[in-house]
Amino acid sequence: MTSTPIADLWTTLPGGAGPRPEAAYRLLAAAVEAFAERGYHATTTRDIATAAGMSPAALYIHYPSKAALLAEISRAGHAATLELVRAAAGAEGGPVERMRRLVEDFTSWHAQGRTVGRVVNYELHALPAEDYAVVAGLRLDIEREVSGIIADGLAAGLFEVAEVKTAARAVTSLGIDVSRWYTGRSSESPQELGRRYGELVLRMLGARP
Amino acid sequence: MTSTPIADLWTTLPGGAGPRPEAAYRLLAAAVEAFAERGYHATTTRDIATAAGMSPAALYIHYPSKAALLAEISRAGHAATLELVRAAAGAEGGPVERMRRLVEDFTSWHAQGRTVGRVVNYELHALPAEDYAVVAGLRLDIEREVSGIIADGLAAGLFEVAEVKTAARAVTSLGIDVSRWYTGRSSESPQELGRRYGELVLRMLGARP
DNA sequence: CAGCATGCTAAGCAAGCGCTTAGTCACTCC
DNA sequence: GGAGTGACTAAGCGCTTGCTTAGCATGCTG
Repeated sequence: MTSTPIADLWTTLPGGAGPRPEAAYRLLAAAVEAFAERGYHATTTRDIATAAGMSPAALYIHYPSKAALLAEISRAGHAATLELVRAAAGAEGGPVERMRRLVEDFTSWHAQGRTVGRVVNYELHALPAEDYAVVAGLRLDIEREVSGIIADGLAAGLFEVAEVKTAARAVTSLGIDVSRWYTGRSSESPQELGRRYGELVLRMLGARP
Repeated sequence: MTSTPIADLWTTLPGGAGPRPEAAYRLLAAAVEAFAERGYHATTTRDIATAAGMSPAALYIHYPSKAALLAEISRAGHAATLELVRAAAGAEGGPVERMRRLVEDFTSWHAQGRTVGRVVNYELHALPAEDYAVVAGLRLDIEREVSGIIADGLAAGLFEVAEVKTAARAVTSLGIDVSRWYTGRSSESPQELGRRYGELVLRMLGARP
């Protein structure tokens, strides 16, 4: 795993512009937990501020609105996921090895970071239009990386699928949905689940052993 | 498709207790659309009543609360899905044929009824506790039917998977997630998507041709 | 025909919402 | 030491929320 660990996701400002103030970090972390558990609209600014140990008004010193908090979470979450996907797609090795690593990392990421994953994947509709546009671009990039590996594998005669787009959709779909159903109480560790999903996906793609 | 067509999902009362009054039907249909598009908490009772062509107060003549509307949608949606799954699992033919039909029907159902599917799968947390318990039971039943076919296939030496539970989770997961990403503008029809997913899943399960 | 149930609307209530305002405190700088 | 600054709070504003109340037509029943 060369990608950003989940715990470090919010500690630095976008673009590597130094560390994030601790109070802003606490607000972001509290917002992730609350949005994941209750959903964006069911979460109040008082919930977030209280969980971060502040009065409601203090939130607005660090973020201009509740929606800005969601946008920052969504942007950082998607950027980290894209980074993880690019690391796997650009690694050494053939399409089979790269796809295995992608599915393993993508799956265990969505299991381990299921709270972030829920916000990132299921609260998109609550984003302001311009923030949504940015995130939609990142999602498209992710889908393209997956399609790229499948196309490579097809060209090399290592995969066998009727349609690249549907196959790529199925691969990302399996990983994303993990953040819906996975709980810490699940019997499998994120890594073990990733390994199993890697096996299933490679067979789904008709990978030659 | 022997299961309840989506258009008929709300026209009769639970337990076949006669037809549902037309006004109550209109409220349910409006609630499904609104919950699917904006989410439960972002939808107001005024939204629903207005879309159904009534004043806000009229809603409470037919349903005791906004949550009762969600519960009815969720219950009926899950019951119909279970019916569909049972029809496939109990059909004639071997595990391969039954699994193919299950995935085809399950997938095209979640594509065609994507609005219902979104409410049913992504608004569970908003259900009152007792309604949630009922629905959780139905979801368990669905998972069990899928696991049953996989176990049958394993016993007959027709499938090859390391773990039944993970494989079953992957099968239902693929279908459920369709309601998240599928749009009417998608290039594939629900039936065509079902066929493609059927192929992918059978290969994922290591089905012998 | 009176009496009453049914299905609805207009008006509005109490509570909670996102966000603002005014002011306090600790700290830095000259 | 006085002025300025940044992080924060107490209080609350305007608005919207889920839901209630009171009343009004309509149509059925004896």
